[in-house]
Amino acid sequence: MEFSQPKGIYQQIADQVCERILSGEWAAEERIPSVRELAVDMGVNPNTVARSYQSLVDDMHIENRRGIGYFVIQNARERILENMKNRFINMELPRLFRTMQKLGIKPEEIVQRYEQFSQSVQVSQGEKQ
Amino acid sequence: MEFSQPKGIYQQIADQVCERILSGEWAAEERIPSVRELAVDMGVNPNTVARSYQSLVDDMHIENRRGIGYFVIQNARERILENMKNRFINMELPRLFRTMQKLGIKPEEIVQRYEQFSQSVQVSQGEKQ
DNA sequence: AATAGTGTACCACTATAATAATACACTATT
DNA sequence: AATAGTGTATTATTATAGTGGTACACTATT
Repeated sequence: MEFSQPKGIYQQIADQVCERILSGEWAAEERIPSVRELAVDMGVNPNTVARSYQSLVDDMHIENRRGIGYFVIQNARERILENMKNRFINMELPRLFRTMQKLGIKPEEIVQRYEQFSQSVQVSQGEKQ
Repeated sequence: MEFSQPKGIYQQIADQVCERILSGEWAAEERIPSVRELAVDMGVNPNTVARSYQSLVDDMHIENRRGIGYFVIQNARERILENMKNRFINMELPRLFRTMQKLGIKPEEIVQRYEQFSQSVQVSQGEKQ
C-alpha cells in the first residue's frame, strides 16, 4: 500500500502566495516580499520560502529579476484560477462524490446546506460594514 | 502561521480498517487480523499497526482481548458512519463551499457533475457482473 | 508442562523535512 | 567605489515519524 505524502511547508506557503495573488493583495507586475521578509513574516527559514518561490516560478506564476526580487507574472490570477479549477474538478470532486455515496448523502442535501452557508456568509460580511 | 500536520501512516491505516468494517468485510464481534499479520499485509512495522489499533480502541470501534487479538465492537459500523458523517458535515463541507465561492462554481454544476459521476459508476459496476 | 500465537514495551537506527548559519554573485542606490 | 538589499548555494544540525529488532506477559491449544 502506498500512503499519502504529507504536504510540505514550502508548498503550503506557495499555496498562500497564490491566495494573495488571487485576492488581489499582490497585483500583476507587482513585486512580492523578499525571501527574507516573507520568511520572518511566516516564522520560517528563508530557505523554505526560497523553495516556495522556486516552485511558483516553475508554475509560471511569478518571475525573478536578479538582485531585485520576485514579481507577479502578467496573467497570474487567471492562470492560478484555471489551475485550481482543474484540480478541483478532476481531483476533489470525485473524492467528494465517493464520500457522498459512502455516507448516503444526496446532492439535494449539499445544495440545501450550501444555501444556508452562503446566507450566513452574506450576513457576517454585512455585519462588518 | 500554523501549518497543517501531515497525516500519520498509523492514522491512514486506522482509516482503512474503518473502511473494511464499513464495507462489512470485518463484521461486528469478528476478530480482525493480528498486529503482525496486518503489518506484513501493509508492508509496515508492527508497531505502526499497534498504534492504529490503539487509536481505534480509543474511538471505541474495536476492543482487545488479551493474548487473543482485536475484535470489532457491536455497533461499530453505525458508530463509524456517524463519526464520518459528522466530520463531513462540519469540516469538509464548509471547506468545499469556500472553495466553490472562491472558484465561482455554482451548486448546480456540482449536481450536474454528480449525475454524470453516479451514472459512470453504475455503468462500470454493471460491466463487472 | 510446552508451545505458539497474541499484544505491549523498549531502544537504537534511519530517512526526511525543516532549521540555522554562512558565503557568494548580482543590482540599485548613494 | 561603497553599501545595502536581492536571490542562491552549501553545509551541519535538529526534530520527527517510522523502522528493525528484541524481550516480555498473557492466552489457547496441544
